[in-house]
Amino acid sequence: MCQLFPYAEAVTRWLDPEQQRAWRAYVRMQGELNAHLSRRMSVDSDISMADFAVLVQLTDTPDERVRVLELARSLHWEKSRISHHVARMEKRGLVRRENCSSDGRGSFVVLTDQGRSAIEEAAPAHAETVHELVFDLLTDAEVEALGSISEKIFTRLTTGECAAVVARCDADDAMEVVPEEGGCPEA
Amino acid sequence: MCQLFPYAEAVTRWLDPEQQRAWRAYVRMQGELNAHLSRRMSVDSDISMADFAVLVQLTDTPDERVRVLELARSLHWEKSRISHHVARMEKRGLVRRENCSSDGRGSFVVLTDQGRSAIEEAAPAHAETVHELVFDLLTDAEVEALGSISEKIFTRLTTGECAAVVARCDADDAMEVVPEEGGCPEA
DNA sequence: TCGATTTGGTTGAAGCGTCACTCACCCTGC
DNA sequence: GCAGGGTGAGTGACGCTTCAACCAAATCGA
Repeated sequence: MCQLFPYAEAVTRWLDPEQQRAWRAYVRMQGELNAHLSRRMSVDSDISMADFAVLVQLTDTPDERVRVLELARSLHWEKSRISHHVARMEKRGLVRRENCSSDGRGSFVVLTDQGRSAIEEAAPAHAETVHELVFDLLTDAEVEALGSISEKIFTRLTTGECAAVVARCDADDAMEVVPEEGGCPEA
Repeated sequence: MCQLFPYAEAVTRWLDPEQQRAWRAYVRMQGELNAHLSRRMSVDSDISMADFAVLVQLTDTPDERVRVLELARSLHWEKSRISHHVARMEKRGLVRRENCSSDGRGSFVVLTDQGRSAIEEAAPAHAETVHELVFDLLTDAEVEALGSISEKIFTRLTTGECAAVVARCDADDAMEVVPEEGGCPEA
């Protein structure tokens, strides 16, 4: 019923040359950019991109404390990842756990002074890095294009049948929150 | 000489609102897209994105064998990563190592039959996924924009002082080779 | 009210990536 | 020749991520 070529999908939709070019460029760029951002972050400060993401969430909250699951949802992380990561950050003194009085199962992640000074030290350098590696190179039109392309794809990935594919904490309200990277943490 | 605020860099260049929007969108999209691609790849076939990348390199070579360091360079991976990864792939029968007769230090990674059928099975589904998640959503102009934006950033990252920051195998001729992802592995 | 299910969160094991180190081999100058 | 340095490759340890299993508190249904 299905020989080796062609495959089950009667006809395979390969990428055409322009798509190939764009896709290869994107894949390489994205890998490289991630590597550079992580490297710069851990050179300039003493935290990782993941630490930074968690700390941003905390500093964005008025009383600098967030429920674990809420953290998972806004970062689009699995809850076990949050749990492990917070455990490691706690060991390094960047955050602290606290029980939730209104829900016996729940717990809060709370920013410590050390955590606050860590992100205050890291954020400006990170913003500068993002400028150097990305925005200094792009025209206004390209920035706009990057944003709208990314939004299109992101929306596709987080709505409809796609959303269910990934076993993360169902990121219900995802589009709302998530200030995430690159933002000035306060002020 | 340097108070806590402002930092050493006299004035921090934060991102302006449009940049913020674009950057957050990009970061979220990229994370989500990676997750979905990996997931789909390991659901549809029995290999990971990393396996796929290695196998593509091998199938792109006439005699389906590549020197380890060459593999590292074209994938922009650290050589220890290649070494570990090839060891795991070898354990699963996807590739095989062979000594290099002309250089006693060197060794080849060779595609096995099992490896070839693994990528032949995976490639069409992967191409289809890339269409579904990316290209079906974009106009021709956006595809072009994605490509040129990515190329600009990638070039920035792999030339000049930036290139040295990352401790990969100095990807000298990087821009040449690297057929990488999404390509139809043969034919 | 009591059992069943859902929800918030943790844990342990296993795969992956990086770092620092090592080893073997090659090449050059002397 | 051979000492020194460079290069191709592997290794072990450690941190990160995922997966599956688990636990306890909360909620739902009858």
